[in-house]
Amino acid sequence: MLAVTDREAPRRHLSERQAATVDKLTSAAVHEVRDHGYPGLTVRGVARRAGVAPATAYTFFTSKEHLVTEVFWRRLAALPETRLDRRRTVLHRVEATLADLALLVADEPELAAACTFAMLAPDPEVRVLRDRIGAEMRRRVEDAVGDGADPAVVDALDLAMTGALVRAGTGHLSYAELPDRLADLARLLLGDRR
Amino acid sequence: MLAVTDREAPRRHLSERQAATVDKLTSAAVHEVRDHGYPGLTVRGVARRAGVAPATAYTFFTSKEHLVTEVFWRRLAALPETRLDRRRTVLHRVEATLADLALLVADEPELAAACTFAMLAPDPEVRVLRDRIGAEMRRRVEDAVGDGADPAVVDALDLAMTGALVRAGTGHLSYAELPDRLADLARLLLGDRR
DNA sequence: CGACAATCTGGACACATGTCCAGTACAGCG
DNA sequence: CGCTGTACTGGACATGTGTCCAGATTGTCG
Repeated sequence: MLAVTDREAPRRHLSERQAATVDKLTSAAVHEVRDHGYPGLTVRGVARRAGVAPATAYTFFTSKEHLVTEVFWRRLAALPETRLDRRRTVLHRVEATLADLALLVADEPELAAACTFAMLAPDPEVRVLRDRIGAEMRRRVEDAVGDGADPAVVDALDLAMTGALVRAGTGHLSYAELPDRLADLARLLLGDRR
Repeated sequence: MLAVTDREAPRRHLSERQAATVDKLTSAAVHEVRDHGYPGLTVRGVARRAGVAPATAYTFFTSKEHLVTEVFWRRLAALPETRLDRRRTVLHRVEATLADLALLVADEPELAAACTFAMLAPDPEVRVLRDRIGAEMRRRVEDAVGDGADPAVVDALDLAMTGALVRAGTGHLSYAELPDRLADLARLLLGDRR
């Protein structure tokens, strides 16, 4: 798990004071989405809620997509590493890992939809985060599969995971059924391998 | 394959004249994306290019996302049914189908990225199209797998297909490698089943 | 032809976006 | 304590968004 103390900057290196501002902004964003939905989310609204001038918000985030993507990244970074019991099957570990990832934003559908959309924005800042998020997810899946990993299997799990999150984020699938769906998938891909 | 003569309306039933206007708009949108990229795409710009007043464009499309999603839907609807040779293996048919779907917008990366993003927009009009697109893709996959289809396999292929399109649309994967990636995936899922 | 209905126009509206910059507040240091 | 630099402010700017509607244009049919 990535340490929260990383104080990783959305755009550059941050002082303590700036980090606090960014925290206020990301958490205000979450509340704004909860209250007004994603379409009702505006950078200025978030700034107001965070008690900060709009220009300040734009100092750290280029767009609301960037802001929301940062929220998702923070949640992922804060998600505890899945406990991987090496005595149990690969399948079991993969199931657990995928379920953890799938449920990251499951409790807030509005937020989930927002993240799903925002993360795909054609904005360079968003792209950086998107890549980072993708890499982190893949790392976790690789970890779960373990050393003997068939790269094709990891690729497949990775693609399916992306697909699953998108489907859930757009309402095709409910988050509640995601873990089962992903477990089925993992079973098919991993066969009955140890 | 859905007949082009369906004259299916983006919003309601269209007269011939309106259908012509919509055609002008969708094709203008493609050219605008080509020339100015997705961020440079504006509804008013598209309207200008189509030789139509902005208000007219808004009569048919609620947003640029709606417009771009319609472009994708039209391409999908116009994509000839994959020739499914029943004498060959399921795997072979699935590979061919997935490859066809994957390459829908492959020749224009800007457009592909635009569609990927636009299709996920939290706009009711877009949602309708998204559902339709999802259903059509699934139908094609089901057709390829054939009657003895294990629903879990179809689900898995469907999720992975979504994931693959997203990854390609965001530049994580190149469209060139998509068919191979999907073929690997299909092989894993279908095993060596007939 | 002439009239009616469907369609498109043009421009105004209120609001959001993202950028910019001169000016203010404030923390930390000598 | 006063200086200095960093961080934030407030408001203006140009542009885009989506909606509205009175009026012009077009096609169709009696």
